[in-house]
Order: sequence, then structure tokens, then C-alpha cells
Amino acid sequence: MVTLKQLAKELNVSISTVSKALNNSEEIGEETVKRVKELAELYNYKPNKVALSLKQNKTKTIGVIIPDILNHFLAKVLFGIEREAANHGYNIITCISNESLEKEKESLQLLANGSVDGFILCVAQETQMKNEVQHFKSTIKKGLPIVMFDRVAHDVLCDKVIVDDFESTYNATKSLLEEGRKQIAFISNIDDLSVGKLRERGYAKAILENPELKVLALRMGRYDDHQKKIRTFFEENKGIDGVVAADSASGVIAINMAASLGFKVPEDVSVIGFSSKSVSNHSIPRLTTIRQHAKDIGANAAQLLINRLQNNLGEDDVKTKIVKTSLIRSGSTL
Amino acid sequence: MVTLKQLAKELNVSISTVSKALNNSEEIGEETVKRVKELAELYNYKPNKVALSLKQNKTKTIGVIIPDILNHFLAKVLFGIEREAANHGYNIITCISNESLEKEKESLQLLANGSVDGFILCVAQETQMKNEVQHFKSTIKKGLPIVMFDRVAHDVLCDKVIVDDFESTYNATKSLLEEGRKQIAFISNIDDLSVGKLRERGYAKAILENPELKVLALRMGRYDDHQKKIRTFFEENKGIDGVVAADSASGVIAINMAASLGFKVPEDVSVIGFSSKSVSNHSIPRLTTIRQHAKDIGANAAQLLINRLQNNLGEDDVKTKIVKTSLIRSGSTL
DNA sequence: ATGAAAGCGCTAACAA
DNA sequence: TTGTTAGCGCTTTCAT
Repeated sequence: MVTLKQLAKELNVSISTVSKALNNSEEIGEETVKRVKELAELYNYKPNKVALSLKQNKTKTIGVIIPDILNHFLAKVLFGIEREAANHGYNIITCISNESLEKEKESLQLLANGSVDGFILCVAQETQMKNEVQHFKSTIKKGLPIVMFDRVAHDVLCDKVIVDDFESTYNATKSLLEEGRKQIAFISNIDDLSVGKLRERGYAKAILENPELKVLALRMGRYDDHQKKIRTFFEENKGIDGVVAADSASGVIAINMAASLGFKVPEDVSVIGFSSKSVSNHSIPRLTTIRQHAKDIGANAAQLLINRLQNNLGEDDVKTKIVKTSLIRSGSTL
Repeated sequence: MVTLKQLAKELNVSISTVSKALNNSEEIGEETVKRVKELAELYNYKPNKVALSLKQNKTKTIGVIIPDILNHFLAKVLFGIEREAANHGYNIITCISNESLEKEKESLQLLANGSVDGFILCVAQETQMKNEVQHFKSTIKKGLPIVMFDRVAHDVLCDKVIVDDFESTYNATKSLLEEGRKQIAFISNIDDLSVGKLRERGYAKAILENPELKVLALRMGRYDDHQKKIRTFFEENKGIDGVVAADSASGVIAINMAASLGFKVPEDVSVIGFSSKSVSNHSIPRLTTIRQHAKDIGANAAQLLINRLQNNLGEDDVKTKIVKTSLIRSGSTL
């Protein structure tokens, strides 16, 4: 890597002259500016990022901590973050907490040593369970702002981007009720997460508004055999004519399983799930989905953070942004 | 962030004493070391990463450039890279090229200014099509090693991690032939990629070893309606009794579509596809898959790079590592 | 118009 | 055993 020093030497001027010339300072003579720029161009000079960071005490880098990159929703949010960040000249350093509180703490610690200007994160499952927030608070106190998305810690004062999980599931369930469905089941493999709970509550609310109906939920563990559980569930609850799925896989599996058990979708059973375009393609008919606009969530989170970094917002002047979902009707509903 | 300077001041010793004490230098008195460490602990002192990077001229950071993070295979490789890197004390900066040559060049440029010690990347589709490699070569010449995985540029001398695509598809096709299948089709939505081409060639080789059989390939564009294309394909080629799918979605869709068209899987049609555990769950029966061990690919790539960085390997002393696939038999084959 | 010098936080050779 | 100093690459204030 060529440095200012080398350019200066070759041009027989001082380092500061070169620096100023490259930064279009008014102080430097036109002729000199030209010579400097030409040589810099020739050598493809780029200012050393690390030196700049040290000098200016900011890195133009955002730390992103996500629990699971194999989760398509989270990957998509990451995509949104990356794009928005890149558009503003920020890089992202990605850490994966693997749903572990320990790893989350560690990543926060590790990057809080000057590597990044702030964080965007989705709280790990273990952290939510244990309701630990101290590490978030102390990071913020160090002057490193945090933006949380999707799964957030309510006790922490910071910017947040969330989905209207409760409302979306409520509305989705209502739309099945409007089709005339009477036995609508709720299927989830994420009932350990705050968003999973919210979704179930939204479903339950819609159901319980009709005194003659009852809730019927299948809660599966992450590592259960989801196909088997869903098949058994269908077999043990014969009259199911509607399904609301809380995660991206369950809806697709429910449709294919229903078909395989001889039900017609959507004539006999309607299915709605949280999913993305590509995954909703994996069932026949295609899954009617609640789109969370993951990219927008990411973009919003990045905007909030960058705005905070560039305008030095106060620690308690925080925003919570709600990104609305859309119901994309497809073949699995009437 | 507390600095050495502040600690030194408070302890009434020099900065270098503090530095040495914290680095367990033999030079410093036991008593002093103790005092220093206690105060550092109290203030939760962490050496500033940026200053260290500048001083030592290395960042302990790896630049990862991937074409598409929504591709499950690539996300999984990223996961493998991150974990292996973290285990060795490296961070990763992730850039997404979006399959664009321009963005790939840009990312390489942007990070080659001291932000990272080296790169792990998967060549963008556009780059492969135009067969551009200059940006890779010049990055390497700058002293920043590159490790390529999956889609690689053969003309660039660097470490590589690849899958035995040709052989895997050849073997998969053979295994269908051994089931007695006579009309085995190949379905792909990635025939624009080097790996897509290799997979088709592996399939074709196995077929053409039997003079009485012919190849039958469905090549779809990325943004085609894959369900529709596959349905039409089945309808126009009545006798298909086996499918080899080159990408992760096509196999799943083929199974579900076959079922929906009234075929029994695997009795009437056997299907094998490249996929991951979670996606193979999306069809009933489950897809028999060629597992690429994406995490291992990532881990291997990270190892190669870190090894090179730490041992200063010569530019032409390069390795190509082939990660073998495994055929995971499931319900979609006999 | 140009240059010298300080300083960001740290390490390490050298001096005391 | 401890401290002084230089230097990593850069910007910027203050001379010249």
C-alpha cells in the first residue's frame, strides 16, 4: 500500500502538502494539486482506513449481531442492512450469536474496542429467556449506540425496528374466519421467542372473539421432526380447516402434508404462514404469506443507526419503528 | 473508552510501563503489574483495536464477498467462515456483490485500503460470464491473499475450496440408473454458473454411458416461474422416471409437483437434488439430497486464509481443496 | 503556498 | 525496573 509519505518523497514536498492537495484544500497551489493528484492516481493511492479511523475516532463500520444466519428472515434483514450501510459508506462486521447469550456478550465486548461505531442486533433466544440486558446497557453507556430489530429487549432504551406480529396474525386469522373456517389451528416452532408468543396471542385473540370457537395450537421444538408432528396433529384433529403458521417452514410443510393426506388445499384447508417469496414456492399450491419485508427492516435499522451516529442524537431520544406486514394471497387460501 | 494514557496517569507511571505490565512483560515489577492489572480490570480496559491494527499493520479481519446472501448454500458457507474465523480471533466484514462485477470490484477496492488482511470470496455470476479476473490479480499483488470457494476463477493463482460437482452429479445419476430408471431428467435454474454447467456435464456423462438413453435437460432462468416450468416439463415429457436437480429449489418443487400431478414418489419418479437439511424437509417425501457440506467449505476456506496470513506463504504456493459431497438418501428415491 | 509538529492509542527498541 | 522516544498513516493547527 502506497502512503502519503512515499508520495511526498517522490514529489519532493511535505506530507501535509500531499494530504491537503488530495483533500482539495484551498491552501495548495493549483499546479501542485495537479502533480499530486496525478501521482496518486498513478499509484492508485487510497488513504489507509485504519489510520483514518484512529485519527477521527470513528470507523464507519457497523457491528451486526444476529442469532442465526441460516434463518432466511434474518439473512434477508442482513441483506437490507448491508445494502443501506454500503449506500452510506459504511461496512458491516457480522457476528453470529448462535442464539447464545455468552456469544452475544462476547461479540459485543469484542467489537466495543474501537472496531465499530455502533451495533444493529437481534436478541438471542437465550438472552430473551433469561431476560438479561446488562450487556446492552453497558455497551450503550460506553457511547456505542444499539439498534435492535425483530426480537427486542423492552427494558433497554434504544432505537428499535419491529414487526406488528400481534396485529398481523390477528388479521390473518380473521381473514380465515371470513372464509368461513371453523377449526383454525396455529402451528409454530418458535414459541420460545417473543415474536412467536406475540403471533400466538394475535391468533388467539381473533379466535376467542367468536365464543363458539376454540384455540388449537401445535407448538414444536426446533429440532423436532416437523413433518411427523404436523402429520400426527392433522390425524388427531380431523376437522382442521384452517392453519396459521408462525414460522416459515411450518406453513409449507402443512400444505404439502395436507395434500399428502388427501385434503384439498385450499378447498378443505386454508393455510397462511410467515414466509418469503422463495420459500412460499416450495408448496403446491403456493403458500399465502405474511410478508415481513425483511429487507425494509434491515434498511430501517441501518438508517436509524447511521442517523444517530451522524447527528449525535441523545441517548434517550429513541425511536421505535414498526414495519407493517403485507398479506400476499396465493393458492393456499380461498 | 479508557486508554493506556489514562491508566498511566492515574497510576503515576509511564504509558509504556502500563503497556508492558498488561502484556506480561518480564521487565516490570510484580507489584506494579498487580496494581496495573487491577485498575485495568476495574475500568474494563480493552486495547484499542484500531491502534493495534495501525501499529501492527494487520487487522485480524477477513473480508468476505459473496454474491447472494439469500442463497441458503452461500449463507451456510458464511456461517462456516464466521465460526472458524471467530475461533482464530478473526472478525469478518461481509460485502454482498449481488452477482455484479462492478460491486465485486468496488468491495475489493474498498476493503483493500487496510480494512482487512485478506479475502474469502465466491465469484459473482457476471464476473464469471465476462471472465474478468484482473481485479483479483491486482488485489493479490497488493499483498492481500484471496481464497475462492465454490465458483472459482481458474486463471487466478490462489487458494481454492471447491465441491466435486461433476463427480457428485455423475454418481447421483448413476444411482438412479441403478434403480433401473430410464428417462432421467436434469433440472436447473443455475445453468449460467460454472457449477451449474459442471453438474449438467456430470449428469450427461452418466446418461451417455448408456447408448440407449438420452439426456433431457430443463434449464430455467432465475426469475422464471419455476413451478410452471416444471409442471409443463413433466406434462410434455410423459415418461420421466427420475430427476436430478442442480439447485436447491428445483428438487423440492419437482417432488411436490409430481405428487400434485398424480405420480407417486419414489415409486413412479425418483428425485435427487442439491439441497440442505432444512429445505429437503419442504417436500413430501423428503428430498434425497447431495449435501455439499457448506459449513465445511466455509471452515476450510477460513483455515486456508488464516494459515496463509499467519505463515506468510508464497504467492504461488497455493492449494485447492476439494470438499466431497455426501448423498443423503431419503424418501424421494428407492 | 508550503512545511513542521502534534496527536489519535499502541508497542518496542533503547536509555537510564 | 521504569521511562523516553520513535513510529504506524493520517489530518490539522500553527508557523514560515
